[in-house]
Amino acid sequence: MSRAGPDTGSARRRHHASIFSALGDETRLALITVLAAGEPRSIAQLTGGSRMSRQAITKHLWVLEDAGLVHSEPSGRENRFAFDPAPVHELQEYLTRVSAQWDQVLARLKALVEG
Amino acid sequence: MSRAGPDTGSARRRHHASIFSALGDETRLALITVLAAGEPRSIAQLTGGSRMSRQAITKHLWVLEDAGLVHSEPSGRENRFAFDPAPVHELQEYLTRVSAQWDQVLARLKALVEG
DNA sequence: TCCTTACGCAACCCGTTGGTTGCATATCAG
DNA sequence: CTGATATGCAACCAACGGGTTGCGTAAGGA
Repeated sequence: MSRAGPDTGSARRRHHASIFSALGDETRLALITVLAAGEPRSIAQLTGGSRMSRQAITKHLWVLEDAGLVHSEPSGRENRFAFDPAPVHELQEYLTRVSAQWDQVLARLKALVEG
Repeated sequence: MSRAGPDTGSARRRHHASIFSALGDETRLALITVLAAGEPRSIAQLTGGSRMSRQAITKHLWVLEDAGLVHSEPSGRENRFAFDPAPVHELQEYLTRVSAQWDQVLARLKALVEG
């Protein structure tokens, strides 16, 4: 699960697809929603209220962390996770760009039809 | 691959997660980019230039169609696929809402610290 | 110190996915 | 009509993903 290297190139290129697929899971989407709405939370806290095992939640958090949507701050014996908004803004911009392209296409077609 | 029912509830609720995961694949992301930037294209057209088999591309297009990001218009012996912008706007709004929540959190924390 | 809590690691299970190939069918061109 | 083109369908396969369980260990509290 890529728990390996310290991610040397800290400002490495992040693929949009990986961020999308990180959000493409109901559980992770719920986790993001919780973390974006509240303060940093420990794994145990995030597991409570879920019917899933702690390990399952932990794996999801790692996926979110690998996607850069979240970061962890170890504190004593617990590990608190906090939301990281940068990739979200990036996605927002990407989606804006895509729909803008589509608007241009529509405009071209309209101009073509109206001759 | 859910090629079954005529999707009775045509305006059915679509989960964000499914749209995200539809975009969470490099190939599908590329297809969306092409379709959002140009006119509707047939499967053969979309397959040309790719090293993948036609069937692979076809399956990806069906996934995109199930997610509502694309729709197909059969025309003669070919099947043209066109971009569908609605879900993209929906995602945009969702991301905006999430980051807005986070901004509120930051504001609360700031107020708390500055007492 | 002793017990409990919060983790990380590893192995394992099984359904889903991404991809391929082969074949049948409908449409278009000559 | 005949051949080529554009698809759809089905079977099959390897790899990945989401989940679970068991175990070892570090940090806190009584």
